[in-house]
Amino acid sequence: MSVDTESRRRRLEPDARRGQILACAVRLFGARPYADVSTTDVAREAGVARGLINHYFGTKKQLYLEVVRVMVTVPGVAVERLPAGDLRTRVDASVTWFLDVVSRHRDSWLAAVTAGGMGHDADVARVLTEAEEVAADSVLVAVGLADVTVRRAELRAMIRAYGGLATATAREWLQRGALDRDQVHLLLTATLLTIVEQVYPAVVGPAGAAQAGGAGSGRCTAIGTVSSRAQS
Amino acid sequence: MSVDTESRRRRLEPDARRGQILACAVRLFGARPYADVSTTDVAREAGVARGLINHYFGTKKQLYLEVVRVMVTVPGVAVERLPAGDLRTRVDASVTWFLDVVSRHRDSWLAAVTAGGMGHDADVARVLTEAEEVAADSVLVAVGLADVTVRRAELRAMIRAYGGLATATAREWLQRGALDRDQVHLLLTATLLTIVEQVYPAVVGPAGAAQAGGAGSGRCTAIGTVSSRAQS
DNA sequence: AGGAATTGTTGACACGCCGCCAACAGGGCG
DNA sequence: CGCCCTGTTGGCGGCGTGTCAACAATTCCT
Repeated sequence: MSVDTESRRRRLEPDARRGQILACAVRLFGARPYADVSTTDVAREAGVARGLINHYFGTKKQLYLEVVRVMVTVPGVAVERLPAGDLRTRVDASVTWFLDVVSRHRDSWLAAVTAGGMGHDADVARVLTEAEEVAADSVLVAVGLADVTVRRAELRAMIRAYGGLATATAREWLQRGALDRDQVHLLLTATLLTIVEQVYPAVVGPAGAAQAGGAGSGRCTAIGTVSSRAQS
Repeated sequence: MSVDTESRRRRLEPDARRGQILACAVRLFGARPYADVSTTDVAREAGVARGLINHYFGTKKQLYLEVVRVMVTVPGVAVERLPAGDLRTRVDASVTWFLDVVSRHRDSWLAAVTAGGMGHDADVARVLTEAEEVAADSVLVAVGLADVTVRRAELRAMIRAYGGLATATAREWLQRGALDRDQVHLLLTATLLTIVEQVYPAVVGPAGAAQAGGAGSGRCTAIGTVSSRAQS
């Protein structure tokens, strides 16, 4: 355990060093609350002078922002090839995919969703919101409603809200163990079907037409359409 | 704006002083993230020496704990008298009640749910969990499933998860304005009905019996029963 | 190869915040 | 009035954070 097992002062390329520090920060912030992690801790973990953290990330809060961004971005690898079938089939596949991803990245995912953010910081909220947006889009293409334009804003809002249910339900499974995977699957499938088959049509239907129906009062016949779009 | 508009050093009873400081802390922590609020700020806001905060609350984190407790407790005033009718009627009334409460305490409620907690602190998580528990119980009695014992743990878990949906949906309404009240009402009513009428029966049904069905394999006939229990 | 230029990296300084504690003073009691 | 009880204060020591000039590991040039 001599001092210079690795030369005590090695020069790395900016990206490499930045990435190394960020990785350590992710580990620490994922295990302890914001205020309990000092930049000194991060520096020690990375075997680096504390000042270097400020050099690369500016302030502690900016570092935390990067950490949150990484945490919420990792799980969203990409929407795998999704089967073409009727709505029920696609919803089922989507939920299965979600549960796979969530259980695979279990630890980091739990850390991410639990890290709602140190109180409510505007920037953190922005990052989280963007992540929700991406997640909602994934669900839309997976279910085959990506090209719907009728009440798109409301539809997306409902899907975002559904994301809240998915998160809470998955936590009941992975964190509490109060539900098993099959039960979670059943719950998420049934509720998503309800939203898409009942709630959304009702919103776009007669009630919606009386409120602001301008672009089109067409029924939601597009629900059966499977989007051929892939995700970046 | 003279210094001694109020005698600069007034003696209050412990409860009064504690309450005053706590109120100021709630206001400040409700407006800015944890790390951005110093005990000095709270002290200045309360017109009090900083040391007094430590005297009453011990540490800054303990003060924050109290703040979170207040925030999540305020909205849960009590479950009003709920009408006895069929399931759909009671669900409808419950959702209406929820939306009333949420829109009434709008600001404090938003602050509370957004304040997920500074990262993930164990104690903060405990307070939040207890609040979820209480909320879930409220829903159970309101819907008339308070006395169900069959798969009680799973049922409660599903209701807790539904709380995540309710929160997210209400935020889409109050914070984003992406949904209006009627749409939120529709969504929450339909999903809760789905969970109670479809998901829960399916869980307690044949699939459940094969897993651990011991106490009773009886169907969910208790769903129609209205609980006569009131809440504290 | 040797020296200069480049730039990743360090250590220390100043400032602010937090927890603690001895001293101070408001208000009731004999 | 003077005493005691206790709410309240102010300052001390320690720690965490942001900044900056100096340092040294590589690279490039001659």
